Amino acid sequence: MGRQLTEMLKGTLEGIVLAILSGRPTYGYEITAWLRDQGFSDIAEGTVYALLVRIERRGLVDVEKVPSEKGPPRKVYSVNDQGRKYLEEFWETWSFLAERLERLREGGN
Amino acid sequence: MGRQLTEMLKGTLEGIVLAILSGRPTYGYEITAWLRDQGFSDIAEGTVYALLVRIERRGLVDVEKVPSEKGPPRKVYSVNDQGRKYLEEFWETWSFLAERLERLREGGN
DNA sequence: ACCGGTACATAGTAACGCTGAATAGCTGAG
DNA sequence: CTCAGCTATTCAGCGTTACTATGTACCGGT
Repeated sequence: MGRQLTEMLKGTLEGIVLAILSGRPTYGYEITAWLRDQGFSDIAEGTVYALLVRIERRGLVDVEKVPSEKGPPRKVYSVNDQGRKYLEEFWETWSFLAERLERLREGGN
Repeated sequence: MGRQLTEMLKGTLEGIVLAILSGRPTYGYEITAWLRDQGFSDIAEGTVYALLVRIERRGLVDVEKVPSEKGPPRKVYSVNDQGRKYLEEFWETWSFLAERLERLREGGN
């Protein structure tokens, strides 16, 4: 998709990752793979890891180091209470924006 | 709403403004007022003007200076062909993202 | 003369995602 | 054993975007 999607992801990618983690705890590499699977083909690896560091620093997730069968140990992230609260706010904000955009698309101005 | 909305607007505000303009040509001050009306209460004037300059520089809109009854002359913007094409892509990108987010919200992971 | 509403502009800042590269562990093919 | 290839994480530098804060300017009413 390109430039437009890149800009739209600012602010939403964070929510997307938190939503994934709220489903089940997982780690960066798998998140990246999942995103590519869903069609976010040009999301860079580095982007996801940077995001994970950020939400960890903000105290939205807990981390546990888990050895991997193949390759270096994984950092498995899970959403904590603060993260769940943040995610709830995210969905509210998203709904707010999505509603207004949908209204605009229907020519409601 | 705050920080989350600010980040989400990156990439969508441009589309919002183009969508407004595709409804009918108008000018910065009115766009700002309309946005505030729709609940985007903390969008700064400067943000809209900067955005308008940007999309003009990119050739997505045409501009016409129109004298105002009260105050300085208005710069009335209207979407041109290139802008319409860009707006179409915007809606596609938006749909792509909205679909995936909606799926995530339903716990589809 | 002054003030409030209309209207536009801009320099500086912070946040976020991308680019590109580096590091490191493990496994299987040759 | 060695090297390619997959797994897994990290980081510096960059471009784009919206916000803050401020400034300019025109007008009508008091």
